This record gives sequence, structure tokens and C-alpha cells, in this order.
Amino acid sequence: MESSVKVPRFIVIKQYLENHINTGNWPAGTRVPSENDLAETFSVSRMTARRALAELDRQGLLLRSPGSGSFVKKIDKKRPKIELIDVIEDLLAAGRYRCRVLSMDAIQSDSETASSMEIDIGENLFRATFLYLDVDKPCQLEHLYVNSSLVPAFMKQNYEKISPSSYIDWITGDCQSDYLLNSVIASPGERRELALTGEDEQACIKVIRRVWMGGDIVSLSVAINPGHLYQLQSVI
Amino acid sequence: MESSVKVPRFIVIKQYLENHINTGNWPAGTRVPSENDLAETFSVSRMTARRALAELDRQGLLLRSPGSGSFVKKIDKKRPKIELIDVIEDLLAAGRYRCRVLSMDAIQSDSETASSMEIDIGENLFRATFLYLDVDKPCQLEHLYVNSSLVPAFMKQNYEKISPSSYIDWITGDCQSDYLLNSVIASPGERRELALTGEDEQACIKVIRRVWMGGDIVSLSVAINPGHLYQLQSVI
DNA sequence: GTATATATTTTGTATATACAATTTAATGAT
DNA sequence: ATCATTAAATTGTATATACAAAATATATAC
Repeated sequence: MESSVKVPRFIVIKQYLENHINTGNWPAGTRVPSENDLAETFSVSRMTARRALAELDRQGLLLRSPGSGSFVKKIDKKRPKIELIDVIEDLLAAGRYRCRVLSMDAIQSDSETASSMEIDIGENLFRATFLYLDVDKPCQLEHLYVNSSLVPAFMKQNYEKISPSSYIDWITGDCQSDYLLNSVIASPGERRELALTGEDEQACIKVIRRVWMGGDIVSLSVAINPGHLYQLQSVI
Repeated sequence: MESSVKVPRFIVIKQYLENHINTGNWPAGTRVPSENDLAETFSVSRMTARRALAELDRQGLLLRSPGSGSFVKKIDKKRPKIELIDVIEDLLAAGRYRCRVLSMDAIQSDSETASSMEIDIGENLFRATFLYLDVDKPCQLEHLYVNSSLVPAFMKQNYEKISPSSYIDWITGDCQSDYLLNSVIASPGERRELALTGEDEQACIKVIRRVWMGGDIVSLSVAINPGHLYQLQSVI
């Protein structure tokens, strides 16, 4: 059997280094062979040896500094991450999205909303409450505050086909968001809207999402998800 | 004012390309200038122009294929991720870790634990309940099931300095974990142990962690975190 | 011994070149 | 016009070289 697959030389060097690091043979802090060392031992040019080291640097396995050398980084215990589920997007994709507008009006920001949206008190906002359903089963209650100067047509929109959040995303284009998640007990009103009957169904997950455009907050969403419908799991 | 800071040429080219992509000037699918094109327009060698393209490729902005060219990738709506907090590790790092062993015994797995730990019914397990405190304030209640054949000395260990989870991690070495998060209401017993008085403090976040070694589950941890002490936020 | 100056090592950037592999475009035969 | 061949363009790998910048080692002067 011939070695029909041609493996680049820098890959070979890379794997050589990776093996020594991953097996613990070269613990954190160890100085690995220099570009010239590797070039000689593997009979390649310095630039080829360099590529192996450079890629491991980009992968976060090495710490390199001119004049000093390349050193094995201590593996930073990567904190586990969990994927946030966008229930509404999933419903839209599945064609099971339904939305009831419970309330919608134009207001001036009070001290609380002003601070959480990082604007002045008295600025114009749209405030709305939506109840989302999986066909007919309530699955999320959302309180939404929208900066009316950035999304002026928000209230004129019809949200039977498109969700408010996706409309805002559409208007603002791709921009940044931040999220905050915690656990709350549904209030009597929320319990009624979400049709939470059982005693243990009152546990909900609250997700606060802020959408940023430039330095301004476009919208603030407070979503209440029934805990028995909203489980987050890490994807390995 | 002179340009005293010397910026590498490949960085300039990279930013030129990134600008066109990020501003939407070059939408997804657009074919960007070839290595030779860039080399000519920027008066650099092909290898320098290549570096700009290669780095953008690694960053996931481009899709390159020999003979065809380099194309702008369509941004895959990356689902937001949230960082799981390890309360106990943080306490240990801060020197505020305290632990009370509420119970600890050796049992045989029943049908429920057997299925969640993917073992047979009747296998030997250690079962323990820990209450963790931030110095004197209760902050997590953990029910832990440990495969006694994989961590035989679990019950002999002293957990006043080291946490059970970090002991298991120590024994098993670096291995995989999976997590499952949802919202629960503290039971009367849990409420008492965690000293949850207020009505709104009953909302808790439950994190189930399983530690895998090879194909076996080493431990199953069910951690109850008071919601007002356990907020998760995305780091942008 | 200490401090200064010099040399060496190591990584970073850049160029010019060569050849291979793959895709697209152009050319030519039928 | 269609198909096969050839040529050109484009990315991938690799080398040899040059100079710059930063850290370390060495030598020198005092």
C-alpha cells in the first residue's frame, strides 16, 4: 500500500509539536524548538517550520515572543458554554409561529427603563407585550422596549408572519446583542397568559436581550420562558 | 503628524478587505480580488497579499478554493452562547469556599439513576449531598452521584479544602462534560438548607452536569443555585 | 563585582521564485 | 454546434533570502 495521500510538511511538524504538548511531554512553560531548530531537524526551510509554529500560536497552544522563543501555553480551563435557544426563531422556521399582541403603545422612558437602555429619562419609546404560541400552546411572553427614533415604523408592523425581534434585526442589520439569563417565578398575570397551571410549572427562565447598534441600544427584550419548555444544554 | 506606528502591509490589505465585507459593499458570494490582483494594486509580493487572504480565511470570512478564487462567506447566524459559571471554583479561587456534607452513603443504582447515568440497575454508587457556602452564606446545594468503581476513594476524601467536583476532575484527568440547565422552584427542604426566605427567592437554576471518561459516566451532579445569586450573561 | 557595550539568538515582516493541483476560459477538430 | 484538448488563472506548498525588532548571552572596561 503506497502512501498515496500527500501530507504537507508543515502539518507533520505541527503534529509532532502537538503530540509532545498534548501528551504532557512538554508541560506548560516548556520552550519548544525554535524555527531554525525545527528547520534543521526536519530538513525544511525556516519558513516551513515557522508555519507550523505560527498555526499552533493561532490555535492558542503556544506563546511566542521575539528574542525569547516559543513556549507551551497553560491550557486555560475553557469555561463551559451553553447555547441559548431562540424559541421564536425555531417556531418561525417550523411554520408553527403564532403571535398575540397583548399591548402596544408609545411611552416616555422612566428612570428604570432609561438606565437599563442607557438613555435619558423622557425619551420616546415603544412598549409592547407579545405572547408567542407554538400553534396554540403559549410558550413565551415578551416585554419589549424599542427606541422609537431608531425603529420608527415598529408599531405599524404586522407581526403575524414576522416576529418583532426579527423585524428589528432586519431594520438594524447584523449588529451586536447581549444577554442576561436568570430564574424567576411567574407572576399571577404571566401565569395566566402562559397557561401555567401546575405548582411546579411556575419556574421560568427570564432572558433579557439588548440589541446594540453602534453605541445605542435599539431594543430591550424581557422574555419569560416556562421552565418545563425551556431547557438549555451544552453541545459538545 | 507622522505615522510613527509602523503597521504591517498585510494588515492594511486585510483591513481593506474586511471593510468592504463588513460594510456590505461585498455581499456574501462576492469574489474578492485574487492574490495577484492584490499584490499588484498594493504593490506587494504575492505572499504578502496571500497572508491577508489566508488570515481572513482562518477567521471564517472567506471561502477559498484553488482555481476558482476567494469568495465572501455568508455569515452564519451564530447562535448566542452564554458562559456557565462554576460558583464553587470561583469560591475556591477566592478562598471563600466552605462545604458542609449533608449526607454521604454507598447505594445501588435504582432505575432512575441507572438510566440517567447509563449503567445497569444495581451497580455500586456513592451518593452525597453537599451544601456550599460563600464563607457563611449558602449558595449552592449539590446532589452528587459517583460511579464507585471509577472513583473508589471518593468517600474517604476530605472536602473542606478541595471540592468534590475538582477531586473527581483530578482523578479522571481532563475529560468531557455535558450540562443541562433549567429553572426549578426550590423544595421546602432545599429552601431551608439554602436559607431562602423571600417568596421570590424560591426561583432556582438547576444545572445537571455529567462527567464522562471514555464511554462511561463518572459522576452525575445536580446543582441547585438560588436564582438571585446565579445570573448568566453572555460575554461579547 | 558591576555596569556598559557588543554579539547572538529568536521571532516578525517582506520579497522573489518555483512547482503542484484545481478550476475556468479559450482553442481547435469533428 | 459539440466535444475534446490546451492554455490561463488561482490557490496551495515550499525554498532561499533579507532586514527589523526584541530578548538573551557574552565580552569588555572600570
